[in-house]
Amino acid sequence: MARLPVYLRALHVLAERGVATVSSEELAAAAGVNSAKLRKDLSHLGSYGTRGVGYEVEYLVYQISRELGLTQDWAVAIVGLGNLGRALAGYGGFASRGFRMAALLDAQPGIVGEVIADLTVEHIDDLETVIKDNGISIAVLAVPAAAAQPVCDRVVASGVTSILNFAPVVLSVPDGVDVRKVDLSIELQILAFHEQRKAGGPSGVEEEYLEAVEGQ
Amino acid sequence: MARLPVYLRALHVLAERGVATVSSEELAAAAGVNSAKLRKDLSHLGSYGTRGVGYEVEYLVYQISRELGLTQDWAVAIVGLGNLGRALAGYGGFASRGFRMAALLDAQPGIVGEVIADLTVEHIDDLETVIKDNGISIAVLAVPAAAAQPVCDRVVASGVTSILNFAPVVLSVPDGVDVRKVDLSIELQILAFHEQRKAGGPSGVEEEYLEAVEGQ
DNA sequence: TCTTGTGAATCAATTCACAGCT
DNA sequence: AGCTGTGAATTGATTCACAAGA
Repeated sequence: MARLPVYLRALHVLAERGVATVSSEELAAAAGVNSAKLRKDLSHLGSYGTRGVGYEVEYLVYQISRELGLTQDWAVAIVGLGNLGRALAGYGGFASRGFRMAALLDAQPGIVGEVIADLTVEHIDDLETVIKDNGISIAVLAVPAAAAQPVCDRVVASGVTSILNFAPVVLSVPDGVDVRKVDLSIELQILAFHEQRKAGGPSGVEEEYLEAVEGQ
Repeated sequence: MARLPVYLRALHVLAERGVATVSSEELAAAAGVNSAKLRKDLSHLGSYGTRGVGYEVEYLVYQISRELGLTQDWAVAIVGLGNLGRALAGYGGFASRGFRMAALLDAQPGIVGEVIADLTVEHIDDLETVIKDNGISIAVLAVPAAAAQPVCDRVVASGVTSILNFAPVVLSVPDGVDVRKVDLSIELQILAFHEQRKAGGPSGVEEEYLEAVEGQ
């Protein structure tokens, strides 16, 4: 379930504050969801609460971490070290529990060999070897749109089965490979849509299109 | 609808290739969705297809753009110019149709005054003035977790009603303000979850927790 | 008494399947 | 003949509301 990481974060905050026990109501508020939904989500992992009391924070942190697979260590590679790739390599959240930045790959001669966040950027020609040697199972693609599908094919052929894609392309992958997509301009477009709604919606007249076409 | 931007992107690709007309089946495949879903989504904006033929690419691009509010110009501010903020400022997709990077804001003396992507970074103390003077309606928050809620409150008080949040925090905002969240470590955690599923799921034994607790 | 865990009810999204138009 | 637009059917997610347990 895609909400477990949000609960986990809220629980970490509570744990840091020294809170030992939390009710579904409180945790739901912290995570920004309905309390019935939260209870249903948690009950799906097993019965880890105590009626009349709530959930023990530490224990729940462990159970959710285990469910998410964060009690083991995942080796991650970033492919593409432009602005975005660099930001990702330096991003603290990645290095946090459960993930290990294991390799950086790029195609540009000027970038290969550079040291970023304690790792030397390797040439993408060596992609297959690097992925196998480092036991990498998750690849982050921060490459240009045109390169995304070919690079994707290569990482999949090398054994990667989970991909986080920042390129604005719909990747096609074989069954059994998971792709998650983060598309910054799509996020902005969705905001623009809501923004426009607030302002009264599209004007809805045909002339506008004709004008726009004329104007070219 | 959150899928319109994806259709729009696919249509732009088709338009560049000189394709004049497309069927729901083809467009759905390009966007990675079911064709009935695509038709329902599009019919929701009006009746822009021709039975027996398909959709006219150019016309559909225009209609979706209008629906999304991309026929007008949105002024965007980025708050926080660490690694991620810089990557966003330089990201081409933002500057594309419909969006104008209008201001950059940060709190650190070393960063304020720097020129990034043709804009001078301004001090966050001037946030209210900068937002009002530039008519900014969308703010991108790339600040540390602890700063996110206070900054959010200030941009909202200044009139911003759409926020793209990269900080790992659940923001609370008044009704009428839209927040979209991009959380890189949550994306990785979701991938780890699926990755673990493929590997056989969590081992499900109590001892593991006890060991983990002992080990501290 | 307080809070979980969960059947039942509701609400929304997806898919099917085909009538109707070109 | 081919493809859209859309009722109807299905599937899934969310919420309600309360019985059962601490």
